Amino acid sequence: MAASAGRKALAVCLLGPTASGKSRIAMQVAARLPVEIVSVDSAQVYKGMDIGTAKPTAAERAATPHHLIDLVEPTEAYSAGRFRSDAIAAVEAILARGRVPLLVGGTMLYYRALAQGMDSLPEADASIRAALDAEALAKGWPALHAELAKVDPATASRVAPNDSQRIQRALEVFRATGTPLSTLQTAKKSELPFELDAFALVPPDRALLHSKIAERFDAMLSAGLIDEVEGLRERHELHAGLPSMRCVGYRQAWDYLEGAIDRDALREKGIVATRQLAKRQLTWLRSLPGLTAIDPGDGAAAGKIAAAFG
RNA sequence: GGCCAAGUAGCUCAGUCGGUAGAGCAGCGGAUUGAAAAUCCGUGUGUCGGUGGUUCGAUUCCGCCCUUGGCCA
Repeated sequence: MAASAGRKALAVCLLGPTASGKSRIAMQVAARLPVEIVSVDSAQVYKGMDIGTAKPTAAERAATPHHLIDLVEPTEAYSAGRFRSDAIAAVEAILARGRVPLLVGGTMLYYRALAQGMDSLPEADASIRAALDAEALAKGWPALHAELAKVDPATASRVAPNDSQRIQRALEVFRATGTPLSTLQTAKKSELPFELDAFALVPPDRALLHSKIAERFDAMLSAGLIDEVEGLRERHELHAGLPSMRCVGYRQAWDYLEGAIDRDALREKGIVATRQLAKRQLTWLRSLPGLTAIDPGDGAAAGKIAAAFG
């Protein structure tokens, strides 16, 4: 029960698209301040998925504590809701240690869930989802969209007839609670127990970003991405529909190991998927309010972030 | 050197029985509430290889040239 009149402790977040140099700058900040890093990354939560998710190296993790990495097995799913509570707990623990919390990542939905809060909604229900998948297979998603329109017209009107994931979620919530999703999505703006400042790393040159993406994907391949996926398949009961195996690079390596595509196609599709990811991330960054944009090429970038801590 | 085929959007190609052209992919823009590295929506002007000719009009027909494959020497 800290005095509400007092100034809250501060956490700073560094967001950016893939291959924009987030980790590099985070390490530079860590060289100036007693930083602990909180990952804002939906792929780095998976154990054993190291190469394709560009996890920090052992040396980096030894030099600076990293949190919210290696949380679940590739057979499991994580979620924005879990991220929000895990991130709040991690930041509070860092603050309690008298250290500096720096959130770093590229999963903007997670950031928004943290910064803006989430409505109180039921968690994913595997059996309802399985039932909906079966229905979709038989009738198609537009039919389920029509069904959604009957019970939750507000949600149906803003979700496309082919948006399988959102139709499924909306029907899942309705079946689980008997209440339309749109009714449950109301007040948000839940308060954070700390102040959160955010920076957005925005590469000014798209062509340059694209060439970095290609370079990095090639580096992942030569570092053994395919072997990593092969090993995961040996050790776990995986399938292509798992969130972990839908991650960029893993999905393409999976197709390659299944014999569906050759190695050239794996490389090409992997690079394309990474570019498309980066584009969506940049769209997020343009739409999120309150971010301070910085150029990754700015030599003073780390200094500006460090300065934000006051 | 001769013969044949192909040269159309960033890529792979379709097409125009002569009225200046369209798909897929890529790219670009957008949405985004417990799978989000996911899921979905929107977006197609390009000396139709070059140059002459025929024609009211040529990317389309004809000649020549260039390039790239293949075959023959």
